[in-house]
Amino acid sequence: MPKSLHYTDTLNYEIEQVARLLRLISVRVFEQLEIDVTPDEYVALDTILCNSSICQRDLAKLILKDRANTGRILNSLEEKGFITRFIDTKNNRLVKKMGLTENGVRKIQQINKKIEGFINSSKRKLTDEELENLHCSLKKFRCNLEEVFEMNI
Amino acid sequence: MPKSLHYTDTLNYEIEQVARLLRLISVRVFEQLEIDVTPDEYVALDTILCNSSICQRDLAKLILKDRANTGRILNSLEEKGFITRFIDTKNNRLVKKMGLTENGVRKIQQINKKIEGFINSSKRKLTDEELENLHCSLKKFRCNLEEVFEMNI
DNA sequence: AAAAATATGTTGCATTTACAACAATATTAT
DNA sequence: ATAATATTGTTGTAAATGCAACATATTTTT
Repeated sequence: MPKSLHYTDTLNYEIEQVARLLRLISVRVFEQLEIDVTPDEYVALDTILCNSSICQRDLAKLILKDRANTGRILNSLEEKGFITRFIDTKNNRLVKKMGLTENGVRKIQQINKKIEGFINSSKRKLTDEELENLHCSLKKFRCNLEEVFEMNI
Repeated sequence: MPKSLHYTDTLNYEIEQVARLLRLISVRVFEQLEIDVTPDEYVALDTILCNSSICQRDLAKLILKDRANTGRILNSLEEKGFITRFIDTKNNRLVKKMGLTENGVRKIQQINKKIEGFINSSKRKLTDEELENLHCSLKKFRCNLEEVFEMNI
């Protein structure tokens, strides 16, 4: 097994580049399919869907944005009518929580249907087993990183 | 095998999040170790090192930035004295090429030494075989994406 | 009870980034 | 030859982003 001497041969490089490609492609796919939310907004919507009564800060942790940007994403989703926000308490503290509107739920389903083809085609070259292992290894890798990294959120 | 219903359970999500973490951590590590180039500049330096007499556009393709930002990264590296730039030709066209200065070469070696510990510790939870498979699968995945995606560079 | 610390969300800002437009030059088509 | 197209690099710009600072409110410490 040859030792990687250059950054372009490293795992970190490959992860970075795949992610950058994914991001660029996502933006384009969302535009071409005329999806009127950004990929980030979609992620937020979907994360709210499967984490009901979550507050902004906890959402920020899940979507790995800081509090400021999470707030701004939610502003946009609220303006577009896909979520509503309300004050609630968590550990006796006032927090802002949010819920999907009917339009929001419909929007997620609509997007899921629209991007299904793209998601599947992007996995063409990998077997189910490879995909499973890839996913699993990435989780371990992330777990490792999170131990080193104190999130400022 | 359960079908992923939510974005936060998907491979794409995991890749995005790992990459975001890596980027955030890289910036901090570079600051803490008092490395006076940015992670992106380091990537450019290292890529120039193993691709001598490359022109800006080809470098841009390798580091997956657009031409504009590649030019700006090179401006910074030139100001800092780690590279020199010169006009050359490629296919009878005038192009800007670049080479590392002695300081640039020393800087790469210095950085490699400084970040070695971090790189190794980030892989603690994975076996060599897992790392190998992870790297290999990501390459396939990227290959797939690049077929769908026409780079505007 | 007062002070310090913590949690949560917002605002401001400097940096990064991707894209579009442009300039200059070379190649290809007509 | 002339026009159209392609290649390469730079400049301008709007959007995204991460961080620091701030405002509030609550908890913990003294």
